[in-house]
Amino acid sequence: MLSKKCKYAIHALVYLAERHNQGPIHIQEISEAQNIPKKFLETILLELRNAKVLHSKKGKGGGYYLYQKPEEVNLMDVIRIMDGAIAMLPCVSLNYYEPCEECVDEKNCGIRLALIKVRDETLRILSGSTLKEIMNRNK
Amino acid sequence: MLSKKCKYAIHALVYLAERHNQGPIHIQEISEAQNIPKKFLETILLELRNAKVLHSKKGKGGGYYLYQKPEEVNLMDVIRIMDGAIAMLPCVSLNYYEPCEECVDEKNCGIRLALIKVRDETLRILSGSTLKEIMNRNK
DNA sequence: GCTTTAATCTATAATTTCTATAGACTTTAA
DNA sequence: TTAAAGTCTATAGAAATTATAGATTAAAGC
Repeated sequence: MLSKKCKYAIHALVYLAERHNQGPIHIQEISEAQNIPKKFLETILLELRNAKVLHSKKGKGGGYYLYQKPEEVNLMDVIRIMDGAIAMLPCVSLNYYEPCEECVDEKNCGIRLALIKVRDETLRILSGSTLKEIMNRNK
Repeated sequence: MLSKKCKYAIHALVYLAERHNQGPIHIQEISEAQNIPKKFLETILLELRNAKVLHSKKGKGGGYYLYQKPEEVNLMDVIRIMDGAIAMLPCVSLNYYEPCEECVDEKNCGIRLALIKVRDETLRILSGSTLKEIMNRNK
């Protein structure tokens, strides 16, 4: 399951994608429009900014906006930034790999081989799911 | 990520699958062989029993054994029993469905449509991953 | 420069979930 | 009758998630 934080992040990003090239949008507006606690949203947007998904501008007329085009931001990246590994086990993760303590022969672990298939299919679909696509489907 | 509980469950089940038709295996043995805290394993096996994945026999010479053949038990079922929903959002889950509070038009939610694809592929792979398959690959 | 607006940073509180354990009880075999 | 083993209820401990508070910094516009 995605965390609430990640879900909030996706909603905020889609909101910003829908307002791409309309200048900085401030937190307050996103918070109210998407019903996300403002303080919590702050930390979320900050993380997305540090991950170079968003840019920000301080002061009057400031706010957040997409760093890249909506078609260049996908769910795989966003989920990884917010929730970490996408794989079902650490030993299967590409970006957050960790070996299992008990594992004797990782290469021939039957559980692992099944979950690698799941990971690959999941990444394929999520990396193809961009903000633009999501936006266009929202009718 | 799968919970530790779920991971323990899978390991215990594979262990029992490898000893299918050898009579009841007691908790202590599984616990030691797979390095799972015994008391924690008790609750896990009990859940699997209540879900009709395992059978048990009390008293001397008792223990746990598979209810079905190793080729009839798959990871989809086990993960659902242990961790609940497999989908990435409740509104996408087949077995643990819940609507999103903020969602206006679920049918046309772009996020949801992407995650439905992930769910379907994940279920396809996990339901095809049986204890027998895992066992045979462990070499 | 001063004021206002809005993001940034650090800290921590509150809540929930996950992991693990304790102990009394029940069933069965020998 | 005794020992072995699962069953049940309760709860403790740890970790992660969700959320908030308050002080600070930066920019815009007068």
